[in-house]
Parts: sequence; structure tokens; C-alpha cells
Amino acid sequence: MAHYLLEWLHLRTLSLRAHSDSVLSMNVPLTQPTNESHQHNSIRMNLENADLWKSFHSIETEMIITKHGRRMFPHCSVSLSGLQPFANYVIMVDMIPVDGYKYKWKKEQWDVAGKAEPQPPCRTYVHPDSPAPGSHWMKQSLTFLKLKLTNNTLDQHGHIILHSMHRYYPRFHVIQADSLYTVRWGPFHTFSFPETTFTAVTAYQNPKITKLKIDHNPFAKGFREGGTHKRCRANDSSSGSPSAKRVKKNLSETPQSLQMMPSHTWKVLTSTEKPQKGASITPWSQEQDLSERLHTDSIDEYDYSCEEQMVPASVPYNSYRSIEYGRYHYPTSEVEPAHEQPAPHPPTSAEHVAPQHACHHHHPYTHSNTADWSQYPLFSYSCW
DNA sequence: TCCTCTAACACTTTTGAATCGC
DNA sequence: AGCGATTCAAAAGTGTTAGAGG
Repeated sequence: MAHYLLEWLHLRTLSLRAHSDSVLSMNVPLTQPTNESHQHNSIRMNLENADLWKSFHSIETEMIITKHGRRMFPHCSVSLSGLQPFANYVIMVDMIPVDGYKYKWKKEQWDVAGKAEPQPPCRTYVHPDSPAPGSHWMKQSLTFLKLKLTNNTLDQHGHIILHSMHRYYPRFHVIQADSLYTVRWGPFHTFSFPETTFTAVTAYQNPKITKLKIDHNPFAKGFREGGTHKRCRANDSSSGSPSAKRVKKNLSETPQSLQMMPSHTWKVLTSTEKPQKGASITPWSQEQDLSERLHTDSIDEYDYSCEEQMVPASVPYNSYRSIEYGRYHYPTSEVEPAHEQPAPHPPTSAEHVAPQHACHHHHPYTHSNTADWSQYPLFSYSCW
């Protein structure tokens, strides 16, 4: 049952993702959003530790990935509102490539180092409280502290697999469902935050990031104290070790670099909403525009029941972006409105199923239907 | 030679079982 | 017996860095 569900969830997302890949490679310009807009649903998500994320984002966040899995820092922590108190929800996170490039750290900055590696198996982390009623999720902020990132494509622990030296951002899904097995029927709300973009690395490249992590991560306290590390003691009785030099150097140069990003809010749109014409996409920094375009392009072009809008607002960095995906169209589900648009450019399933995804698909429904949901697989083949 | 990745390291924090007192 | 508070050892998690490997 679970396997079947995973396959279905994976399948329904493959085509759009493949489509977005092609959009990316073609560098298609951003399509204009349509004019109609109205609030349909009030589900909201806020990034809890946004200031910390912004601090890291301003110097380009790096996340360590290891063979056995490494937690994120800053970790993903969000708060939810607007849920139905007695309805059950499943909350999930996956990681989305920001663009189609690989990066390298060169002379104090990140440079493009070529085309991205083929994407590793896509996995989704389900919040351990899932499923839980809306009242539970709204009671307090929820953290994804135990989410781990790995570069081991053969990982058996369900960690999220990423490529080193590639950029990603976490995408949060709120799905109304009574259990993990009924996720398929629930409407989706998808949120992401521009400041959570990070570069996956196996060792820190930017010493400013190291300094910031040591300052804020309690587990790194031992290093913050200085001189407690064996190698530090051995080499650095006079603060002469490379690490000590690096930290010392950073102490003087970090604060000024931690400038806050401009504030924006991305309004939640729902399945029936249309984004306002000319809506700003400024929340993403220039380097993120490509992926942003990737998102909006594919979604816009498809114009199913998922749309998104980014609206600058006065709320200080209360940024989020949301997509609500309509209820999936199964024969047993509710009647589908006739006005819902079919895929204007249905990516044929055969040509778009990415070969690197090891999932098998036995889903009885057409790929064009299953393509309507997302640009990126929502579930891993083995996330549970 | 350069770049990336891995593993071992010393230390701190977290976790959870055991114990105690009410 | 049940519950909450406290203690403590084990497990988990941290950044650093030498060395391996491509």
C-alpha cells in the first residue's frame, strides 16, 4: 500500500519536473501572470528563525552533507495558521534544486562550475508528528530538526540525498489527510522561503559560514571555546593553525557582512486564484531568479489548479510562497469541474520520466493527469 | 596540482532509563 | 500505584583537518 502510494506520488510529479528542466535548459523568459486574484484559502506558513536564515543567506548559506547524514543548521522551523483545527494534516519537506548548475568556491566567492549532476533519488521528509490535527500544528511551531542531508545515493536511512556543490532550497508541503496513506486525496499547500536557499557542501568553503555556525549552533560550542580541539591544541598554542587563523580573521570581518535582505511577503494563492499581472518576483536574489523562473514558468504554463504569486509586502521578511494543488482527480474522488484545464503542453510521460529515478510506476492513470501536481517528486521511493 | 570527499578527533548537547520523593 | 523531578551514562551531533582519491 505504502509502496503504491509512493509510486503514485512520485509519478504524478515527474512530468512537470521534467518540463521544468526543459524550461530551464531553454531559458524561457518568465511568463506574465494573469490578472485575476483572490484569496481562497487562509493557510499561512511563517519561517520561525528567519533572522538566522537571513544572516546565513546574506553570506550564502552552506549546508554540510555527509555519508551518514548531517542535520541542517539553521534547521527548518515554521509556524502554521489557518488550518482547520479538527482536520488532520501531513507536513512534509523536500529539497528542490535552485538551478541547473554546479558550483565551486573560488577566491572567496561561489562560481558556476558547470552543469549540474543528474539529480539523485528524490526523497521527502515527513514531519514525525504527521498526521495531526490542525490545532496541533498551529499550537506551536514545528521543527524539522531531525531532517538529515546526505550525499550517499545508496543511503538506507531515508535521509534526503543531495549533490555536493549544488544549490537547493527546502519546500514545505501541507496536506490535508487523515493518514500517510490518504495523502493522495488531500489538497496540497506548498511553501518555500527564499532565504533558505543553500549550497550543499561536504566541507565548509566560506569561513564566514563556519564562524556563524559556531556562534549559533550549540553543538559546535567546543570549537567556539577555542583551544579545546586536539589538533588546535597541538598546532595552535600560539593561534597559528589555519583554523584558528580563519576564525580569528572572521571575528573581525563577519559582522559587517551580515546585512539583512530586503523584506517581502509572498501571498498565498489557491487553486482558483490568479496572480496579479506584473506581480513582483523580487524576493529572490538575482542568482535565484533562474529557479524562480523555473517555478513560475512551469506552473503558469500549466495553469492547472496550482498557481503561485509573489507579492512584495510591508511585513518584514515574513516571506513565504504557496501553491495549493487541487484535489487529485481520481475516479473515486469528487467530481471534477469541467473548467479545469488540461495540460496545454502535456509532456509525454515516456520522454519525461527521468531515468535517474529508480521508482517503478504502475499507476493506472495517465501521466498527463499525474503531471499536474508538482515540478519535483514529492515523495521518495523510500521515505517511510 | 587542484579540488572534493572521508574519517577520526575532542568536545558539547540531547536523550532516555533509572531512581527518588511526594 | 501513579506522577513529576532529578540524576547520570550513553548516544548523537558539531567543525576541523590530514590524507586519500579522482
